[in-house]
Amino acid sequence: MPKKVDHHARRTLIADALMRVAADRGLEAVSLRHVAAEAGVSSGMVQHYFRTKDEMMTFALGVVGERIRARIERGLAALGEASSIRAQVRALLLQLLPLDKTRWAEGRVALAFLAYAAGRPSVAAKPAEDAALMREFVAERIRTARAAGAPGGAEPSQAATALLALVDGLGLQILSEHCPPDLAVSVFEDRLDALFGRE
Amino acid sequence: MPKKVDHHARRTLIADALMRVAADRGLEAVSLRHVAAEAGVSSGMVQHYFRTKDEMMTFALGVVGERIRARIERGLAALGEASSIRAQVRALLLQLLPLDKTRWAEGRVALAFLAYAAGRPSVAAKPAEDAALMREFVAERIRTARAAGAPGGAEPSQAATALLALVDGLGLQILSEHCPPDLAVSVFEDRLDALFGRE
DNA sequence: GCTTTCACCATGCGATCGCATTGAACGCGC
DNA sequence: GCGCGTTCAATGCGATCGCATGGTGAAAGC
Repeated sequence: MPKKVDHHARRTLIADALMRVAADRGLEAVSLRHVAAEAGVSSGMVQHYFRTKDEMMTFALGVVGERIRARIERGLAALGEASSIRAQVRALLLQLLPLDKTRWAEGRVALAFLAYAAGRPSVAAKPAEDAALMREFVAERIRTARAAGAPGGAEPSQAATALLALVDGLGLQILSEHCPPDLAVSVFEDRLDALFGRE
Repeated sequence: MPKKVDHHARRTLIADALMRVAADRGLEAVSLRHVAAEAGVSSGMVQHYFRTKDEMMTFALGVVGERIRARIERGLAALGEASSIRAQVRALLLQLLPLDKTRWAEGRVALAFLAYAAGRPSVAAKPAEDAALMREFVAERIRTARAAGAPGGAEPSQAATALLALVDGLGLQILSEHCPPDLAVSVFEDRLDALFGRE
C-alpha cells in the first residue's frame, strides 16, 4: 500500500473547517470550496474524502455529537465516585448549555444542523437515538432519587422529558440572545432543586 | 395612477409560497425561482415585490410572527372574559406548540429562520422583541397569581423565562420527533399546575 | 390622444454550486 | 526498478444562483 494517511484524522480536519464556516457564516455558506479554503486544502482533496456534500455534512454532524458525548463523559468523570445524583444530572445537562465560546459556536452549528436534518430522516436518526439515551439516563436517575426520598411529582420519564426540554429551550434562548447565560443556569438549578432537593 | 394592486397581499402571497417551500424542502431550497414557481408567478414578479432575497426572507419571517400573534390573540379572545390566569397563560403558550399540521409546518419554518437569523442581528431584532413582550406578559400573570395566593417559587420573571424555555424546548422536541405531542402537552400542563395550581 | 406611471415579464450576465474526470506525485510490494 | 494503487491537485461541465436590464401592456392624468 502506498502513502499511509490517517483517513479519520483528515476527515475530522475537514469537518472542523466545516464547523468553523457554519458557525460564523451560517450553514448556507458551507460549500465544498469554502470548506476546502477554510481547511487550507484543495477542493479536490475534500472530494477525495467525502464523495458527496451530504456525506460531509453527515460526518460533521457526527463529530459534533461525538464531541458533546465526550465532554459529558469528561464532566461526569471529573465528578468523582461518590457524587450525588443531582450533581451527576447537573454535570450532564450543563454540558448541553452553550455557556462558553466553544459551546456557543457548537450550539450554533447544532442549531443549523437541526434545521438541516429536518426532513432528512436518515441524518436525524443518530441524534434522535442519542437524545433517547440521554432521556433514559435522566429518567433512571430520577427514579433512584425518588426511591431515596426525593420529592415526587410527575412520572420519572415525563419529568426527564420536561428537564431535557427545559435545557433545550434554555440553550435556544441563550443562542438567540433572549436570555443571559447566568440567568439560564439559575433557572436550570431551580428546576434541579425541585427535582432532587437543594444541596 | 395606473393599475391598482394590493401590494401587501401580493407580498403575502409570495411569502406563503416561500413558507411552503421552506417547510417541505428546507430553507436552502428557497430561491427566487423556486418560490416564484411555487406561487405560480414569474420570477420577475417576485423581484418586483422584493428587491433582494433578504428582503423577501425578512418579510416572510415577519408574516410568521404576525400569524402567531394573531393566533394567540384569537385564542385569548375565545376564552371569554372571566377566565382564570392559568387558562390565559395556557391559551397563549399552547399556540406556540406545533400541535397540528399548520403549526407544525410553521414551526419548521420558524426553526429554519432561527438558524438563518443567527448572525443577522437586524433580522433577529423583531422576534427578540416579541419574545421579550411575551415573557413580560407571562411574568405579569405570575405576579398577579402569586398575589392571589398561588404557590411561590422563583422570582416571577425568572419563572416566566423558565416556562417560555420549556415551551420552546417542547416545541423543538416535537419538531424533531423526539416526543409525541400529547406527552409535550401533559408535561406543559404539569408545569402550569405547579405555577398556578390545578384546576 | 399622448404622456406618464406602475405592474409585470423575458433574458442574460457573472458567480458559484456540486461533482465528474484526468493525471501527476508518491510510497509500497514484487 | 517497475508496476500499482493511493493521494491529491487541476480543470471544466452543466446547473443554478441572485440580480440587473430593457422591454411590453395597461390604466390614470392632462
